[in-house]
Amino acid sequence: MQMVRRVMGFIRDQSAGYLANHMARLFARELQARIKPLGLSIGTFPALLVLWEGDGLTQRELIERLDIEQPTMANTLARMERDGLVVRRKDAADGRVQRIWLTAAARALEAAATAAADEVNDRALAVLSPGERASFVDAMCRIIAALQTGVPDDAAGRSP
Amino acid sequence: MQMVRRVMGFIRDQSAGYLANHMARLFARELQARIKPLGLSIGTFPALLVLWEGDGLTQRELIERLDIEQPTMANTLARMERDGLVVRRKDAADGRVQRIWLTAAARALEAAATAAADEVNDRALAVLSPGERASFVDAMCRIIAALQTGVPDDAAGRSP
DNA sequence: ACCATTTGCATAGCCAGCAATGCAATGTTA
DNA sequence: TAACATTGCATTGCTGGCTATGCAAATGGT
Repeated sequence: MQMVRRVMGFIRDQSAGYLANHMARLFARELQARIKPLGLSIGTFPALLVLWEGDGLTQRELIERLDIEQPTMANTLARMERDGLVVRRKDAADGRVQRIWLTAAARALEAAATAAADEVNDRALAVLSPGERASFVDAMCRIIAALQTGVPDDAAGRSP
Repeated sequence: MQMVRRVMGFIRDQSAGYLANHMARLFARELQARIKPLGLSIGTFPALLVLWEGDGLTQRELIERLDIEQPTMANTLARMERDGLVVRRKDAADGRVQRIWLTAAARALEAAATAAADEVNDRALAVLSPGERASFVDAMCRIIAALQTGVPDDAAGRSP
């Protein structure tokens, strides 16, 4: 029968949403510092992870794997093309789609970049025991799944 | 004796940093949907939480409490002033500092806004048991502390 | 065959975060 | 007290996230 509403004020330092934002910013700062020497920035990282597994994907396939909105991905790909990480080529069969191909330069960065990400994760998770790490990652996965589902068209004032 | 380096590739869906970023984006999407009807956006939220506890703070005091860089806060405060949430007044004793004061409009939003944030947190954490919730929040706090400490000037190539 | 719909991507414009820099007000020190 | 250092904030310019919108290519229904 827990007291959901506290009498006085919202406790910022115990709010999951606030902590999630803060933690994500710190992860980003840390990764950015480590991949900047490689000429990479954090926004390109998720796209590269997918493309290193296999390129020639369409923009739509990328955004489905990454849960990123389409204009964000279009913008990111434009920067990646500008920076010589990918090239976009028209699909022969469908005139609408642009298939994304890694450049040799991008392929060459895989080992160093993933090593940098491993280092950041290791540094962050070092404060947890191995068991805690597993349940922490599992909890994030479950929360992500929970926040992705539902809210088909609700939750934002349905009647004027 | 765990294998820290996997033989083939980086597993995105088990990377703490990737999951933290994804989770934070989902929290933000959800909160944004709920506070948009109030005329608020997520960037102002942390500042408001601090100011609702007591205003008249300087910009520097705000950024220390929130771990936000100074130009980000200056920009956020400019939007908040534009939107009638705060006013900035020069400190009498020190000609450099601007003290931040909430408007009546901003004060009036506290209950509705914190209720919205509570709803988001409750929805996200509903997939965890009470015990899991506590350890999850604790883990985030510990990781935040770990990523904040150290790295005084290191980790990004110390010699040219 | 035609028109409407759907699909894939690009663009515009905003918010939020950052580093780098500028500058005025205050402190400090020789 | 004059020169220097520090502090507090603003500005510039970038990345990265979003919504809203536009548009061309493909698809479907009739």
